[in-house]
Amino acid sequence: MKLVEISSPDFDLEKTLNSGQVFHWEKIDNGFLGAIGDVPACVQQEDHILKVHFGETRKPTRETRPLPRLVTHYFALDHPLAEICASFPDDALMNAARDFCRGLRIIRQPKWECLATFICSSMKQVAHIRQISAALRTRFGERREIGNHVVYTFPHAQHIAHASKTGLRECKLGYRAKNLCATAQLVSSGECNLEAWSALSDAELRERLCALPGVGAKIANCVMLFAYERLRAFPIDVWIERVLRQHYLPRRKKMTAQQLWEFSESYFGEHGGYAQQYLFHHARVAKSLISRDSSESAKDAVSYRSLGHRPSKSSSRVSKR
DNA sequence: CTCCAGGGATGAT
DNA sequence: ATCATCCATGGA
Repeated sequence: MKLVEISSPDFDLEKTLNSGQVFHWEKIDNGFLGAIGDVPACVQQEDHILKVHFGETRKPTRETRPLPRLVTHYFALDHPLAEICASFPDDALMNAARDFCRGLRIIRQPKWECLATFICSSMKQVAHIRQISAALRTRFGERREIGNHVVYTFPHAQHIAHASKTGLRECKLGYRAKNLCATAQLVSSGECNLEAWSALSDAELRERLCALPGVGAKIANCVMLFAYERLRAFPIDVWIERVLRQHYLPRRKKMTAQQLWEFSESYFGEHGGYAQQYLFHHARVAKSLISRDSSESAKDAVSYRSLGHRPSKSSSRVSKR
């Protein structure tokens, strides 16, 4: 078992793994047990040092990077976090979220693993998504040993594409089984080349993702943010929608989902996805600080009009966005 | 436009 | 212990 130690200033492992962007890491005593792609790993953080124990990889492995590079890349330790946080808008809630989420990074997940997991996430809460992820891994993934623990890699698209319906159903997927299977077939057949999509513009990538079964606007934005490094992508789930409507736009009760998204795109800027993740984690974990009663937060709200914005007239064309 | 699907965790009573 | 609520997509 190999051990890698990496300096990780400005990084909070626990917040990063528990902020709803990744669902397979399990807490064990001092660290987290899981896998980076196909490589089993146990990660613990002591102050500014990240200690990663690696289990056996099966040979030949698809992973070619040196192990320290693999860790740095996966946890995005190269993201300029200070600059990213400095680019957030300056308002009371954003500042509170930035302080609360210090060290939280948007990690770089394998594309298929991320896409498949978020297809399974629709209409589910974090605890459920974790169960589904674990079930898919133990049933269809490959078993790996690490120390005296066992982890399972995420099943490749080909494996899911050929899985039986009952097998998938037993993973608690419900109606999502059909979508996951259909998307797995598109991916494994080569009809949809997730790696090649890296070259697409944000708009084109979003369009391609939304064309996949089980992928709508929210999930497409999650995959863009967590697997394609599109740090501007701004997923709007119920938590973020509540934050937007209650805190940022309390006077504009009639805004459509499309208008909320357009506001967020312009207001939160080039690292909007990071801002979203900070607001999301802050809202979920420190929810007592956020009033459920919209009237109380009105004084802190940002005026949409002050940004020089008008509701878009061209917003009537696309349904999946 | 509305309604519905499937289901375990979570929180309220 | 029972009950309501949470959740995003797509099809009727």
